[in-house]
Amino acid sequence: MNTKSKYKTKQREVLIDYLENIPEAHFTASDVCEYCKSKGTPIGQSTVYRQLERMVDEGVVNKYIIDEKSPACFEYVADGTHISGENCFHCKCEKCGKLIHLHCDELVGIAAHLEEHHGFTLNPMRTVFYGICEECREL
Amino acid sequence: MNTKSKYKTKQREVLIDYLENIPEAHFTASDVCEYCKSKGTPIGQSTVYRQLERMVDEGVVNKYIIDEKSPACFEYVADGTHISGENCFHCKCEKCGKLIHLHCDELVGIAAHLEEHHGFTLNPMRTVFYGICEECREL
DNA sequence: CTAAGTGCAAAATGTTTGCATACTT
DNA sequence: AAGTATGCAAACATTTTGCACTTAG
Repeated sequence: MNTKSKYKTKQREVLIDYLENIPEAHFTASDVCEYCKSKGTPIGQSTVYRQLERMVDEGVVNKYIIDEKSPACFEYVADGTHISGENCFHCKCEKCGKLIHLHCDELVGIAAHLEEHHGFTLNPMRTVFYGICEECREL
Repeated sequence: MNTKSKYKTKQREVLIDYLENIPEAHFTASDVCEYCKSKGTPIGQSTVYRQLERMVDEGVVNKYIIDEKSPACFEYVADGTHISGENCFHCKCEKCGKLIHLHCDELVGIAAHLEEHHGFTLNPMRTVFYGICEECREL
């Protein structure tokens, strides 16, 4: 879909700098904009979106849709570590917004089930389980 | 949030007529508009959205967010009889965009598993499995 | 008559796109 | 020089909202 990046621009550099300084956390496109501006290297949002989209294609970044009216949530996955791990799943708490990483072999079974019984090849990278996390449930 | 409907308008009637004629199916706001227009009783989209929102509050209709760029998906759940209760899941094909509506008890097990082993209360209403559907896989 | 519902068009919002300009190699 | 990337502003698409008008009770 998207060509890989070929040029090393300062915009992409600040973006990567951002990603590496807040690993594992989720962020929005405008978070990136603000950070870059505060770093003295402002980036237009089109560029942010374009770079992020490309990184999603490259598997370096994940994109989650929290709800229709909120901005999309991105997440940096250091060096494609998550891609190779087939037993990695994500749970997003609808209340506190926390993103939980699960490495659970049992969940791998659902992929197999969907495949065998429903002819559906699950993409665990893209799939997010929504619900309420332990902490929020107790409130 | 929203008061229950008090007046019986012809717009609401056509809408209900629509719902009862395509139960179990997913539909969008504009689907409703088209149907009503074709029935000779066109409804403005604001009204459709307002009525649907109310019905969601009333629990007569479910609303799903499939992805950020597609219109929201609604589903009629015949009065109290929650067809789409716990064993209803959705799969979205990343290739053709088709939404597959699954009623699978086996999948209910994952909710239980998440609950017991990970303290996570799954919201099946919100969760969408992404992947490739049978037809697209064969291409 | 009053409260509720409707419809239009305009607003809101996050994301995408067209295009001229600037930068990388 | 040639191919990419950027930035702005305009375009998009869906949903919401303001407001005057209509309708149900």
